[in-house]
Amino acid sequence: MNTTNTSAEYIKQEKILVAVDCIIFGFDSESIKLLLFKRRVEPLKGSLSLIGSFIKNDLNLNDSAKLVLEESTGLKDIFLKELRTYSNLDRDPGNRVISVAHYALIRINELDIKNVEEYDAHWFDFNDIPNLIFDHRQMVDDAIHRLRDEARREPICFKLLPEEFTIPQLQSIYECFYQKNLDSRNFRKKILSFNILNKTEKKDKTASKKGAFLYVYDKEKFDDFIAKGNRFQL
Amino acid sequence: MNTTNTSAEYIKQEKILVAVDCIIFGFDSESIKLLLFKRRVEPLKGSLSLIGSFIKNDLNLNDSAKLVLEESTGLKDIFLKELRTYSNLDRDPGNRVISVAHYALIRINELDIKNVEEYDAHWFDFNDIPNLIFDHRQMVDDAIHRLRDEARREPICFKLLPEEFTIPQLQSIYECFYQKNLDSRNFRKKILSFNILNKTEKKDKTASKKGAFLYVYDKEKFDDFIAKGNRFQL
DNA sequence: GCAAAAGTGTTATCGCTACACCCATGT
DNA sequence: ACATGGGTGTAGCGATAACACTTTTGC
Repeated sequence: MNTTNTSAEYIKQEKILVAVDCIIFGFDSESIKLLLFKRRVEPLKGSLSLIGSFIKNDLNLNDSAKLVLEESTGLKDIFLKELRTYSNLDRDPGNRVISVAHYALIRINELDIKNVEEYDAHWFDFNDIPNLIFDHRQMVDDAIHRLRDEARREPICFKLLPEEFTIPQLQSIYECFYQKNLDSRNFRKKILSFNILNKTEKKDKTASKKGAFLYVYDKEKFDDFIAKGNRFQL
Repeated sequence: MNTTNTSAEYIKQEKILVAVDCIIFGFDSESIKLLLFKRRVEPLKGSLSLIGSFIKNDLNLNDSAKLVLEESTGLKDIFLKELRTYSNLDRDPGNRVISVAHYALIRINELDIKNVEEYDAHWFDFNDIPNLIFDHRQMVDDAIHRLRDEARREPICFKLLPEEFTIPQLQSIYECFYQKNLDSRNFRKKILSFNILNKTEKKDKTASKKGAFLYVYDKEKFDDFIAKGNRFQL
């Protein structure tokens, strides 16, 4: 920062409350879901909202968001990215609070159900979001938009699936995002052509009698793919 | 936000200094440039840095950044977007300050030179950035990366050119971003195929004896283009 | 008249789209 | 035996990439 402020003015600056809010996405083989929480403090106790917290004095924003996620889901090492800031003067009816929204992708199957209950958390279809407090609806809309965009050109959908997943499962995430059916031959051909998945010998039979082969995402192969000048694009 | 904090804890939260910093891009027909400022307050007086300021009590982050831009360049209605937050505990040697970086695209030809001098501002080639204070170098790198990405799929390069510009000028911006020469026949064909430019009868003769026709970006046509399901991709 | 940039078309290749049937298995 | 989802190949089309020469004009 470089400014017309003198050093003396440094201390005159008004300090502000800073919070993080997390938009948590999951996928349950039917649809993209969002984890929302029943608020247990006033104001607006009982309303639905994103999970969040004021930032800690000894943590940066990303780590603060990570902490929120760990507490509310019981999960570590979650895919987490900053979305954007929300800083309108009237966004919180009480104090002036600016919030930095983060979005997270979790594997629903790894979610600790005890934590979720303790926090009064519930999954909602991302196409059917209920009313939320403050500007949380805006955050959700922005996050969905961002995610849809990012899924097209970054290999992030794997973060929503178990380590081992089938091609049809993967396809169905993309079908959710794009809201249209994809041709399974073309989809399979495309994703496999990138050479970033390892096929296992195992099959998943939860979705069909025949069973579908399980694959694992290989980050090394992906880095190779990019290093060769290719672009991930679905 | 929704948290384990009780209402009582609301007021116990530590408040924080919040700033905005601006990465200002320009294009001078040779190269992408960055506007950097000689710092006039301690600490690190005399060092180069981005322009920034603490946020105003009565403005949100975006408006605070806009104000910084107006003051330092004399320009209004600048293309301005949030990049991301920077919140490491040790990023400012004095107080704890979090900064929200914004990037801006301006038309160098519209820049008010008086303002620039008053602020001790200088243009630097984006491939040859000098040392900057704090984490400003990181901000610059992140902004360049973002801009390169965004230029590929959003029609933002026009914000770096005069209202009326030539196809070769436009091409040369992309050549800067991608660091490689493009085939002029293919480039022209592609950009014109989008049907988002209006050709004028005027010619620009600053770059050649023959002169090149001037074009104007047409936002309506672009919206049309998108509405028809197309994607801008260069 | 020459140097320097603007402007223009065609061909070959590659990638994408569209499309239909057999396979494996649990019930 | 049948219902259900998994898995495979090809042909046509459209988009991209590679390529060289003519035009205009200031000097």
